[in-house]
Amino acid sequence: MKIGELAKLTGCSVQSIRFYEKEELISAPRRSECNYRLYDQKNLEQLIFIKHCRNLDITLAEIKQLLNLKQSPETQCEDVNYLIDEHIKQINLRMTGLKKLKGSLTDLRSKCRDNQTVKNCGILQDLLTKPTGQ
Amino acid sequence: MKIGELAKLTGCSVQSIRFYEKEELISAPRRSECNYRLYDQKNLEQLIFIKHCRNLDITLAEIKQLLNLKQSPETQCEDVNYLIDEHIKQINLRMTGLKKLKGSLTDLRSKCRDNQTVKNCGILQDLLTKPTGQ
DNA sequence: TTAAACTCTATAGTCACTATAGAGTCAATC
DNA sequence: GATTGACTCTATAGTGACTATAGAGTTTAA
Ligand SMILES: [Zn+2]
Ligand SMILES: [Zn+2]
Ligand SMILES: [Zn+2]
Ligand SMILES: [Zn+2]
Repeated sequence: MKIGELAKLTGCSVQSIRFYEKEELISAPRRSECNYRLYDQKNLEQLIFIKHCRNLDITLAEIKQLLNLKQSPETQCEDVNYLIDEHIKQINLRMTGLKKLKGSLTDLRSKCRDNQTVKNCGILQDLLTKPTGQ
Repeated sequence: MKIGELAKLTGCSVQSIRFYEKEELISAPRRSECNYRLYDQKNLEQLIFIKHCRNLDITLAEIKQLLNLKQSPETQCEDVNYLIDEHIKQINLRMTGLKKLKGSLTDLRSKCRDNQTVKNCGILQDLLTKPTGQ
């Protein structure tokens, strides 16, 4: 199949498929006479794997690690488990950060409930003076 | 004061101060004989405002809007309030996304509690086959 | 006097793409 | 056979908010 069909089947954009190839996340497919990329079932599976990982916000560098691990099917999978655990930790950190941020923003927003002139807007005044709790 | 001192006082890096100047978020300061940037109290206040906004993850484009609004002290501040409201909405969206992501990742992680060989790792198998709930 | 610490400009790199330009190819319709 | 539209190719630039580096000049303290 050509790249457009692969894109439709996987939900990746055509450009990002070419990008993954350049970054060596997927192997370069064979080409047609006129240089079109031609993909087979195996290529499709590769890309689906990558797409699933990206849906989970796993970085391309991490995906490369996972693909490397898959190359050694007889080794222990502890590195896989570790990678996912670390990823979950990262997300927890980001969530904690966002919660704080939301608190600060809600606090800031409360400084101007009624419409004021810009000069008297409590939000702008706070932004000038307060170090915004963090 | 020179750029290094301004950086220390505001918590911005020297490079990002120069970057803000290039992006016209702060006005170009006067220069010393040998072309060093020299900042005064007003420059410091400008940058503190920007730093506070950045601490709240307000984008540079939004900061520009706020700075423009500050130029018209007699107008109503509804645009300020609206901007902050929208920003809070954005953060809520991101938090919802992250919660889903964490759910999917936790689910994925549970597919391999005990160490397996890579070949039998439930995580890798799931990544191949499952569309990762979203 | 010499070394460390600072400043300057300009440029490239980060991440995971998206968008564009300019050219070639293919399928279907008139 | 001609034309249209949809597709493909490569190469390059842009996104956001910086960080890092190179190579040069300046200030300050020991
Ligand atoms: Zn990760
Ligand atoms: Zn207000
Ligand atoms: Zn915003
Ligand atoms: Zn496992």
